[in-house]
Amino acid sequence: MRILIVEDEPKVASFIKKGLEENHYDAEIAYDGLSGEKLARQYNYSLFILDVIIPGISGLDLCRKIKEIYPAVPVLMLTALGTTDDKMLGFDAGADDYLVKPFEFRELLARVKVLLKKSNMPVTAGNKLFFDDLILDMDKKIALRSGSVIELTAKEFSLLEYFMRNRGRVLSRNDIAEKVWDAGFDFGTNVVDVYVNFLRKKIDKGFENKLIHTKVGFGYVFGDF
Amino acid sequence: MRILIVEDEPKVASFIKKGLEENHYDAEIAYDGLSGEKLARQYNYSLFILDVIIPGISGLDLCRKIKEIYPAVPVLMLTALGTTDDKMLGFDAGADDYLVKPFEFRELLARVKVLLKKSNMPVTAGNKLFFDDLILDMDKKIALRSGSVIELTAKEFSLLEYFMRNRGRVLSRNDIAEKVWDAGFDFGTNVVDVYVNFLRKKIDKGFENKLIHTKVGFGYVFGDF
DNA sequence: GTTTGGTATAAAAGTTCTGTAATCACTGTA
DNA sequence: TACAGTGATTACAGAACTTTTATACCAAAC
Repeated sequence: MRILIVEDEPKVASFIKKGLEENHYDAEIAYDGLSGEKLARQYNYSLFILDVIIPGISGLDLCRKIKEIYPAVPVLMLTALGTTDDKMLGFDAGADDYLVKPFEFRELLARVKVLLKKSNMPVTAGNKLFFDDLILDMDKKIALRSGSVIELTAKEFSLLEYFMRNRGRVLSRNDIAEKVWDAGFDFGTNVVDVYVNFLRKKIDKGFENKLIHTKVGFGYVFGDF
Repeated sequence: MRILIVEDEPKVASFIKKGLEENHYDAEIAYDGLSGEKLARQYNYSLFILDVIIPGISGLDLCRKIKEIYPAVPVLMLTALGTTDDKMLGFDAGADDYLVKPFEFRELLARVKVLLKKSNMPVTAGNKLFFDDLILDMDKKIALRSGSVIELTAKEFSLLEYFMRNRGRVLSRNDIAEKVWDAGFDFGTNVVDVYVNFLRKKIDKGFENKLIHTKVGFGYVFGDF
């Protein structure tokens, strides 16, 4: 169970982290909104604990962004502001629970447990593959890069799925043809190249860090460099 | 959305009931633990709001009993006692959220909404499925779009039900054929397409926002766009 | 400067989807 | 048992979209 804490006061942050770790959760800290967002996009957390007032983007905006990417992952908002209006803003942003500082750790823990229990139960299997800011949504059959939707055809989709499931490995045209097309694929065609080209246009074009790389003489690799 | 309120102070109880009804929930009141339990066993509620201190069995015990019968139905505890110890007891009893009196109604409403959203992704109230301005009435076996009645045949009805219970997911013709027709469906036919077409004519024709969408090469999705 | 491996694009071939119409199956009524 | 009425299924033509093929172009390596 991996939990991300976004909180700028180091004391509070490490107090929560320690407490959670004592209860056998993996906790990580981000001290501002931007690095929080980056971490959120990079790893699969089971829960987010967000302070409302943090440097960079606000906790509320961060909450909204997180809910866009992972609607099923619970978010607990944390703040010194205890008026009902503040709470309403939190819930409007999609938060699942709201805790006012100062709080006792065991109440936080109790709420964390409840939130995790629920998100584990449901049928809504988060059927998604992640890599960096790219998400492949197996339910909706779309990809998302940095939050924007990318429509894919059936072949493009299954090619990207194969890439993402074999990240970091160089895949020969043969490997790809066998898995995405058919075993015993009639060679003497360049469908694979053409489709890699289609995919690049859709998921890499216009982005700084390319995800599909060519290994001349070998094939293609999906991943960072 | 049927909600049971177990609360012995008539003023508070009807204050909550009224507020919920204004927000289109069906709310019922039980004034003590025993009748609360009886009602809980008798009907299918989507949410329980329990005061901790009620005549008969205590709110905590009632919560435990409810969680035994319906582990997936959320419980919101309500009480005048605001110490962390009290809250811990509530969570130990299986409560999903805890609100301290006095509270503002809109905070209660926000928490109710969050709890319901999580537990019943397919928003089901009583015997109805809702989506946007479309209602599928499981008792009357009819649909309503923007208030006007739509008659459906048995197959159309079960197809629409399957769609509404799987909103947002792309469903392949195979998925649909297996669930709405039979497992091990004889393929080489286009019944699914034809029925999707029938449904579209009945529920989407003439409306701005279509609810059934085609994902070429994958299947169909029900939902907004 | 030729060769090799890869990229890009457009046109051809092939699938999948829509919408209608015809056929088949069932139910209740006379 | 025949008949009408309704619902369920099949068949098919035309449209929309996807996949494949073919080919020209480019860049680095020999």
